[in-house]
Amino acid sequence: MKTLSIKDIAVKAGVSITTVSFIINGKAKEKSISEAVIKKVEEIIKESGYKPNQIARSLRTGNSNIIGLIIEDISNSFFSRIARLIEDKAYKKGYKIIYSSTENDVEKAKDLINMFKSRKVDGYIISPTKGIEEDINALLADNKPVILFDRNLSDVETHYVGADHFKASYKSIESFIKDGKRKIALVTTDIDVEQIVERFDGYKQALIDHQITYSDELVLKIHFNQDETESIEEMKNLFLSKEIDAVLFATNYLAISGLKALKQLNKQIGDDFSVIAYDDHEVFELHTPSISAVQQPLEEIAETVIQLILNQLSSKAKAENQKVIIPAKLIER
Amino acid sequence: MKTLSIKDIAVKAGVSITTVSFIINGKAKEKSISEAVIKKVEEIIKESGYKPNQIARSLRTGNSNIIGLIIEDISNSFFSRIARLIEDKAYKKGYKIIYSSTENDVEKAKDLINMFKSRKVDGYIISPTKGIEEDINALLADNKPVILFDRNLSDVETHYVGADHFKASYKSIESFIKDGKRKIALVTTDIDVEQIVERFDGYKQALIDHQITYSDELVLKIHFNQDETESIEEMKNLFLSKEIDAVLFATNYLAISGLKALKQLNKQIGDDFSVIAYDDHEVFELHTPSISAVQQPLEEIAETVIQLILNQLSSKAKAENQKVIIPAKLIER
DNA sequence: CTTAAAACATAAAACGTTTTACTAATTCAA
DNA sequence: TTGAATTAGTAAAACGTTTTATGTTTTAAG
Repeated sequence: MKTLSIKDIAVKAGVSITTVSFIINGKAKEKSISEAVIKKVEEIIKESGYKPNQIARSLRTGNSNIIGLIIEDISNSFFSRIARLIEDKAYKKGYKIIYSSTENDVEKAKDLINMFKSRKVDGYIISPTKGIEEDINALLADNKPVILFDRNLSDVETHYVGADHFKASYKSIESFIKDGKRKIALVTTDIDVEQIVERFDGYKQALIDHQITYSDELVLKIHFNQDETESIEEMKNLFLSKEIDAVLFATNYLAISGLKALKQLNKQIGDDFSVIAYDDHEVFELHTPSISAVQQPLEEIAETVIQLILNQLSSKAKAENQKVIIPAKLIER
Repeated sequence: MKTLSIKDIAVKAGVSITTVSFIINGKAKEKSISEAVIKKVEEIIKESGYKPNQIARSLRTGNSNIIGLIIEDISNSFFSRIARLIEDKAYKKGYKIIYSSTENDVEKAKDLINMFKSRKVDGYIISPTKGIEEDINALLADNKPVILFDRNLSDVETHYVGADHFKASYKSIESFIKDGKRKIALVTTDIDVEQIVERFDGYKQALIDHQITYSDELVLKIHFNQDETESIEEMKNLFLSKEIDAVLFATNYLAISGLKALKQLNKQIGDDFSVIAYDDHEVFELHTPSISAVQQPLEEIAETVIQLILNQLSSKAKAENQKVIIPAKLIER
């Protein structure tokens, strides 16, 4: 059964293709098509189940009603939750989302941008890797809306939505200090992206502001994409070698590995050893004892992102670039 | 800066559009284009950064090199992990994946299928909801490859890949019984999909085979999409009202809610109260005490799914429908 | 009646490819 | 020297829409 085209509808209705097209696109009134014809055509469309070929439509109009979402890793719960929220909200406005993971691989990221570009997506939502500044700038030059989220790219002039990583990190450390901790470690990753750097800076600044000397030895940078068992070993070393009394994990997956390490060491979390994780996760709530975490306002981030991109899409005019920084919450457990 | 078209390349190279197209598509040899021309055109393409417009390509050829993946909920870790694996494997074969969540909403599922259809995706990977049998059959009639996974649809004749839910559930209950448990509860959902039914059947059969009378009162069916706090209350009731000594949770998110309920009740998991969760999750490994779980072989499922769909895509011939049932593993912790 | 304006409708170009069918030039065997 | 076969390349149709420019018919005013 061949799929129907607009032509079939036109023939069946005894009108021209143009007329059918106008009706489909709600321009019937404007183009003064008679009520009778409108009714007839609509009926035929309904009963035949005709659906316009979006590919042809895209080819002609140059847009697609699709927004491309590029994230680091869909299997990370922070991203999958955000993705779900964004998808939801976009869907309600008639936009579809297609998403794909970069795995923090610059080449793959570029590939994805190209793929989205050649599929003519209308706009881009990206949690960027370093190294794709040029590609993003090319999109902007091409007048495509781009919203960055989670991490900013300083060489790119566009909208950005993210949590206040510096402050969240700073506050976490401060809360340790209030509890009398002094040997505070940071476990972070070695990927050079802004939000990770900010978390590091927050850590450092909080120490300095409270007259605690910063020491490189208390900071463990885990290789991105490194095997988890290896990461766990490195953390065990850190936890054993120094008399650490608190540790901030800069991402949720690092915190999870850290908890595994502690479990293997049989080291209890409690009064003399505190932990805070960055990005909340079900694990932390259920853990015994439960684990404090920095909670990013996912809902709010998603909402803002969607808002910004829809604005861009509806108004041709290029709005002022906005950098929206949303406070994160420290959930003390 | 207008984006380049094949015509621009043709003009720049002083050859026809046809020639450029042949070269792009690797048909240069076959169509006897001279080495010199090939080299020249390739050079121009490279230095100009020309990328073919996939929309136009799709319109002409009727396919897209895109596989549509339809799942229940991308924020569920089972699905997001599977999605990541499938994406990965497809990517290596030159296929892109676009995915979207149905949220178990029949209308949304149909919508998605339509969207994918009008975007001319080459094949479909679907974890289906009941109620979309017709739509899937329409795809099949249209000669599109469809692979179902996680849950089968008995009214649809196509490939299926999933874990052996019946047996996994059966074994879980058996392991309880071996440990001397007799009052064994099941917490499941009320959505009527095959894999949930199988888990229920496995539970029931195991009881019967071991001369334990089945009782409706020990089975709690949680409303899908119901607020978590309410689910937790219902579970608390169950746990309090009967002298239950073991419970199997039919999905990982139910298990997580269940753990929260237990925590609120201050009920310890241990010798006199055992728990098994269906679908593993980081929470279970880290929980104190750690929680046994049925682990579906994600990697294997993803691999099989991709294998099947790629086979379908490359060979025009319709292969015999395969139902691949992969054993699941009970991780005893 | 005439005719300008309004109402209704359409033909055809364009979007950027792939592919079929064709032409022109060269080679080669007899 | 012919003409068949091979080599090298191209024109134009087709994919299914949207949209511009244009053409008819009807209405209403004078």
